[in-house]
Amino acid sequence: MTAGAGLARQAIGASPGAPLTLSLPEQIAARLSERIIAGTYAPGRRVMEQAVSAEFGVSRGPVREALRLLEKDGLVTILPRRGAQVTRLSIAEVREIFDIRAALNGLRDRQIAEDPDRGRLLPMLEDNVARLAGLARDPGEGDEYIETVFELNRLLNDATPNRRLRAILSSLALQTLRYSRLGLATVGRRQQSAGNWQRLVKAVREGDGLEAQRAAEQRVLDSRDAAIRELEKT
Amino acid sequence: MTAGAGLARQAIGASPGAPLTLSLPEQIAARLSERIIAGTYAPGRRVMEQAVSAEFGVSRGPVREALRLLEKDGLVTILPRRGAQVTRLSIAEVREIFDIRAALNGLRDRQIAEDPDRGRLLPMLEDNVARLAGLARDPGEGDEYIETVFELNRLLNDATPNRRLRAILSSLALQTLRYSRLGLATVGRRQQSAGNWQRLVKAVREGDGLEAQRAAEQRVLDSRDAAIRELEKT
DNA sequence: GTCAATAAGATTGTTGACAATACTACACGC
DNA sequence: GCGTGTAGTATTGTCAACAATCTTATTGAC
Repeated sequence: MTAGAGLARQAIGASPGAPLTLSLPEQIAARLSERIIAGTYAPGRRVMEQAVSAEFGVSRGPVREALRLLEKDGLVTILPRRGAQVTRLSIAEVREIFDIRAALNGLRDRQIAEDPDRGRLLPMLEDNVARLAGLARDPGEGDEYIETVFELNRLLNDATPNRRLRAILSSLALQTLRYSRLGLATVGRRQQSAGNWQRLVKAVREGDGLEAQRAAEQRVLDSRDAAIRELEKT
Repeated sequence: MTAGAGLARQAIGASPGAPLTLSLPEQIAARLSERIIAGTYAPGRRVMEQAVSAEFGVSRGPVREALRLLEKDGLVTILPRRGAQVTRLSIAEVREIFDIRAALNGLRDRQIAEDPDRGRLLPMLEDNVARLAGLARDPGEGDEYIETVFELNRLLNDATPNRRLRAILSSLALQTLRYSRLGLATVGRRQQSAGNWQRLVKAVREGDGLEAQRAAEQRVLDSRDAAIRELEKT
């Protein structure tokens, strides 16, 4: 109702060769993914084509395609003849995704640590890691700690020459975002996280690829264990 | 022309909850993927909606969806307003995919080696690896060596409890299938490959997760280097 | 001869209607 | 009371036509 018809063709910029405007399905997917990530659409909630198409004032075709895009990112699950629903992950599935992220983050950060021109990246990494240490002690600052962690991940992702790795990692990180947040609720956990980041950036600075890989894996695995501990509380 | 209308709803069986019949888009995607994998559709070839829809006797809707499915597996690349074409990978992209495969195969095989009930799997692995050694010496046997390697990968994939890992690995393996084959053309390379497999299965037998991981990574990286050597010849 | 503007054709994007299937509530028999 | 069959409704799947955009061939100017 509130959104109404007429989604503007706004430019955000993406991969090369692609046009600067988001296609209609991409715009719809973007709007829906905001709600899923924010939790407005809770896991398990059905997302029905007609309702979405009515809200945005488009036909069901683009909506179908938008839902397929969200499925590709794991945000919704589509069952034949039963439509889409916001993905609900079991604890085992959360663990699986974190395990994959650990392996791939290890690859990403090892390659970055072994990159001769990582010099330009380092100051920004060190900047954010320094901020992290301060924020870890004070959980009251709301999302600032988490925002900084995201910024670090964004920096490292953008520094990865392997585009496909970047795409997979972004998708997996999105799927577990909610759970990463869940695991960063306590001061102790934040200090552990900050320590892992320090270890990682130190390895990058020194060009120690293997140590960077180990640090990255440990960081994600700690994140995994913290998230699962929270999930098992309920 | 030869295919004609009326795709039968044949059952192949897939994930739980899903119906036993393949949906129309899935059937179309399956038919197209055969051709792409077999090379009938060469990299770079455009796959136009109208042509496909005419051949299979369906409207363009299901065809569009089939192409999105193939895009998800990396078999075609879709450019906005320009349609789909069979994915053409640069050497750098081939390297990227192999690097990801190495990391994830390492994860897969480490977890398998550390699995207490890997006993039932071992005889089948050892069987195939033994066959590999004999086949490596005789490149004239056509695809039998490669078939055995695929069987080994299938066994390991099916043994992985991590479903998402399985899905990602299957997709990436499919994308590089053509190049893996390319790298297995010589006797020397096959012997190297067979040696890597022996090392891997030995580690699985002994329950040495780290060694299994290292062997798996080495196996894929050797495969990568062989493929790239072939690609750079031209 | 080369380049740019333009027009014709080809192709993808979107729409609304119809078909097929799945879900829900209710009645009926045991 | 409980399970089963059935009708009605809701929802997804497919289709054919129309709109928007891109590609290609042609023409003209320099």
